This record gives sequence, structure tokens and C-alpha cells, in this order.
Amino acid sequence: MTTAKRKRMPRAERMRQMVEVAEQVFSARGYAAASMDEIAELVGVSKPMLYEYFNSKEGLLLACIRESRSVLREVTEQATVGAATAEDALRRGLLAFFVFIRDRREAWSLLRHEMALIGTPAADEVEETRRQQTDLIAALMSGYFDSGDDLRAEAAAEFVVGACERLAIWCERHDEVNPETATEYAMDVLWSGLQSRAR
Amino acid sequence: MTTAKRKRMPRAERMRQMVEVAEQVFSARGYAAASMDEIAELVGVSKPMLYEYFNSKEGLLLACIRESRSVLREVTEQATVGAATAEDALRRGLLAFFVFIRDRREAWSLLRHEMALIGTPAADEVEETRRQQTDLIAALMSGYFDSGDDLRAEAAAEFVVGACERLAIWCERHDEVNPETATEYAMDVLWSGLQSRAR
DNA sequence: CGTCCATCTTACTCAGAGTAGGTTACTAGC
DNA sequence: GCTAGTAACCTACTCTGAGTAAGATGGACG
Repeated sequence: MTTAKRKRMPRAERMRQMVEVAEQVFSARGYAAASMDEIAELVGVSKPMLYEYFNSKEGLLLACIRESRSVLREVTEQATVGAATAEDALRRGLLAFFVFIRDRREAWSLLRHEMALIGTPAADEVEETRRQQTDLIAALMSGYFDSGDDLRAEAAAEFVVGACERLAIWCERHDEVNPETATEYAMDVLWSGLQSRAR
Repeated sequence: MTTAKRKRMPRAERMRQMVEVAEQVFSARGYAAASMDEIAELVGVSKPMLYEYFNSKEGLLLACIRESRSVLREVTEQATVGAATAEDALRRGLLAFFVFIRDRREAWSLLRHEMALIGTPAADEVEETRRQQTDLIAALMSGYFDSGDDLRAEAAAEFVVGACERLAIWCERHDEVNPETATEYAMDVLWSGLQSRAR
């Protein structure tokens, strides 16, 4: 949408435009059903350009995922600065996450699609990109908790991330659950544990 | 592998054989990279037969997923019978899950591939199939906890499932973590909550 | 005002999903 | 045994969409 009629465009700007369009198409149609031809046409460019810049369909998806994930990281990281207690930091981070889910549907939809790359050459890099989020949680926790052993802390971080992802997917089916409620549900289990609710 | 030379085979048996082969190919190559031609050849039958019985590649994957999930459900359900307390039931269920992950690599790999179907017509049915697991957890919990409100209980179940899935994926990268340890890590967060570890 | 290179295009190849329409082996009834 | 009838099966295609080879074009800078 940025300056319509112009033909030639510097590489960096064109790439950004391609990612922007691809993000929409991938999240609308799903990775498998999205076609490179359609993306190319929407960008207003021919297909080989996409391959020139991203090498493959997978590569393009990967670029989109990286973009979305960096935004997510930015948002959650910002949310936790200035938190006084561990509980407060956790709650703020969770709330930022669930707000992101609601407000940036396409971006979140994209992150869910990364699993489609399992078994492909890009799988490793996807995991690497994914670790970004767990690292953030792990770092956050190690600032507030007595870590004891690192493996346990890492496991806890993975645990939190997985739990929130799944809860977010669940939220999509429940419009009545807003970010605040979701955060509360998450905190309820995460912070207090199930023990506190045993009969 | 069941009786080699026989050509014709009753529908039900052939279907089982196809699913068995497809499970291996899908988990070895990944959904996208697996080809129907290869599966057909390995089964020792022509491609249209696969379509006769499963309609599409997606349909075949779906059948594999259903199979694996039903095994998983069986295993975890069995593990929790006869548990005296909520804590015990949870621990047994978790352990059964992590043992399944270790011992049935292909089946688990398959379950991870279901996300590849997001955005396709089968997506809804996948979610339906997936709910099986959360329902089990939810039922289990409602037997031991004061549920208060159902929505909260459902959310907690999703939470647990997501957390365990992610932790299981993490375990794949850490051979030194056995099912017992994984269970302990999970119980640690789930049961006691993070609060108990705050500095 | 020509040369160079980055941007961009047309016009293909090729693998693999899905299908139309015919063929063969097993089985039931005579 | 012999002839339907049908369920299991096959050959030989079509068609979509990822990926590519080879060349055209616009513009920046001497």
C-alpha cells in the first residue's frame, strides 16, 4: 500500500512489503493453501522476485515468523520492565501476551503455523527462533527465583510458554474470555498451583 | 508385514495396513515431504486405493492422528485408575504421557504434525480430536477439585495439555531427561505453583 | 550518453495431488 | 462346475503450484 504506482523499489523496502503481504495471505489461507503466485500478484511483482529474496516458500514463511515473533518479544519484554515482584512481572507479561493475541490476529496465526515446518530443513531454525520466547521467560524467572538447577528452570520456561500458547488457542474459540480473564486463569494455575484447589 | 504374498485383502485390514505404513512415512519425512506415491508403493498397492479409502492426503494423516491419539488416551486413562489422591492421579497421568512420548516416537511425532493442517478444511476436526485429551484432564480434575466455574476448569485443562506438549518437545532435545524427571518438573510447577519458589 | 548492475519479467520444467474409466480376483447362488 | 455380481485393484492420465533459466529494463554515475 506504500506509494502505489512506483515500479522499481530498493531491495530492503520491497522485502518488507513482501513480508507484509505474505503475512496476510498465510494467515488468511493457511500455509499450505497459500500460493506464491497469489502473493506475488498482490505485491505487484513477478514470482521469481520472491525466490530471489527468500529462496523458497518456507523461507518466506520463516521471515514472517521471525517478524511476528520479534514484535511479540518486544511487547512482552516492555510489559515486564518496572515490575516490583515476581508475581507482578509474571502477570504483566501474561497480560501483554494475551493482548497481543487479540490485537494482532494475523501475527499470532502465523506463529501457530510454524509447526507446519516440522520435518523440513527449516525445522531447526524454527526451534531456534522459538527459543527466543522461552529464553525471555527463563531470564525473567532467574531474576526472581532461586534457580537451583538450570535444567529445571529451562523446563519451567518451556512449560509456561506451551501452556500459554495452548490457552491462547483455546481463547480463540471463546470470545467471552478477554485478555484479563485469560491472564487470571493462567496465573491461577501457574502461581498458586493446582494444590491450592484440591478438595 | 501381515502375510506377505496375498494380493487382495479385505477393506478393513488394508486400511489398517495403510495407516501403519503412513504413520511411519509421515513421521520419518514430515507431512509435506511425504508423498502418496511412496506410501502406496510401500503398502504394495496403487495410489487410487489410498484415495478410495481416505479421500485425500489430509484424510490419511487424520486417520493416523486419530489412531495415535486413541492409543495415547488409552494409556493415560489406564494409568490414572486407582489413584487415591488428586496429586497421585496427576502424577501417574503425567508419567504415562512422558513414557508414551519416549516409547512411541512415531506416534508422538505424528501428533505434533497435526498443526500442519491449520487453515485446511480438516482443521475443525483436528481440534475436535485434540479436545479428547483435554476432556480427559478436565474430567479427571473435576473428580478431585471443587470446580467453581466450568470455564475455569476447561482453561486449566487446556493449560496442562499445552504445557506438557511443549515440555515433551523440549525433552526430545534433552536425552538426559527421562520420563520420571520430566514428570517431576511438570508436577513441580503444576502442583506447587511458581509461588513456592519465589525468592 | 554509454556502461554497469540491481531490479524485474516471460516462459518455461517438474513433482506430486487427485481422478476417469477399465480390469481382475473372490464369492454366492444355481 | 459355471456364471453373475461386486469389491478390490490398476493404468494412464490431468492440473495445480513450487521452483528456475535466461534475458529485458530502468536508472545511477562516470
